[in-house]
Amino acid sequence: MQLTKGVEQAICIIVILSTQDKNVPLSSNEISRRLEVSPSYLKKIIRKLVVKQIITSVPGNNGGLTLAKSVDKIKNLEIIEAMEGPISMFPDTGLIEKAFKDGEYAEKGMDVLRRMFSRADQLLIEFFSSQTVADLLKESFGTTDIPTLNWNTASLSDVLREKKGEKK
Amino acid sequence: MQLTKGVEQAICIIVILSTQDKNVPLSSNEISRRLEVSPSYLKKIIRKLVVKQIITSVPGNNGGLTLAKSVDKIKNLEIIEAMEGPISMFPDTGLIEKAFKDGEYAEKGMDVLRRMFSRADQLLIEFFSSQTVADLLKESFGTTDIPTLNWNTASLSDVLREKKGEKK
DNA sequence: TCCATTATGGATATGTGATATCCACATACA
DNA sequence: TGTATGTGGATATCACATATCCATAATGGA
Repeated sequence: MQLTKGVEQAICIIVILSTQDKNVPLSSNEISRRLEVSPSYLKKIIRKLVVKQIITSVPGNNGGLTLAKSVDKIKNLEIIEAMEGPISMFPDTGLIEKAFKDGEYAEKGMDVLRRMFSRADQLLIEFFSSQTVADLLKESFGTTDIPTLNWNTASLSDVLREKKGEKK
Repeated sequence: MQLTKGVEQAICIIVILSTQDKNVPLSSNEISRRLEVSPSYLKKIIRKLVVKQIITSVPGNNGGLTLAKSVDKIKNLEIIEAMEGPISMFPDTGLIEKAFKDGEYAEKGMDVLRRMFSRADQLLIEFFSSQTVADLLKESFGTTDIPTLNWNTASLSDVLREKKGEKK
């Protein structure tokens, strides 16, 4: 019972974008370099987040990605469901119905397990929707404003400022 | 984020055994017939439950399976962990560390996600350990004493009684 | 208009783990 | 001794996550 790697990857993408100047899109290739994941694969992850309007994409020259909303508006549940669909713990194959094939218990038997697990689903939904990405950052770093300087490579915005001859 | 089918299968096995006379072992082949799962596969599922001392197995002629304890002593968490190991939602690949490769945030960054998800794990552990198989049966059927008669085939105990010339 | 850069989305390969089956063997009882 | 059973290892199959590539469209700048 594990979340997919995709959830971890998605969160990392969002955390990286959270350090990015909103006016300067970051290319998915740059993110792929930082996370050491292949560009083509990363784009697939990103598309799921774009569809759910968690991040915004602009194609073309000087295009790229920005967060569609601030980190305190992005619920952790959103990210999980963007990657995996609705939370549903129970792999309902109808096996329990075979156990109660005949007799008065047949119809009720179908609900035994579903009921318990949908309650567990609800528990997780409440838990993950009560927190945002901002909460994660704040709890770990004491701030949601992580300077771009800490990245291992110069940020795209730095590069662009330099191209334009601006100083930081 | 789903439990494996094995959990569903394990619960069905336990529910079937709960209707069985404790003194008359039920063969895994009979369970496999009822659930329409191959005998050899079902034995593998069963072995996991035997190792965790949830069910008891007796080899040899007239051997078979019985519950190692009553259904009100079998926590649902036990079953899940017997099949899947300890509950752990987060597929920790260390990706977040690549995002925070350098700088003061590197060490703290490692904990961002782990902390949240271990709290989610704890939530599930508490939920599933607060319930037993008896609770499931009681909630759905109003009783934990489901008569063997409702099975689609005659139970092994009936067959054995007949062999011995006993009447029900 | 042309070029470079970027996202889009389909096709496809790879890998991993769940699912499933079979077989040789040990055990128990009649 | 024979039959019925569980044990445990080897292995096959399948689903799905993971990963890559390629053709295409979109965008901005020269």
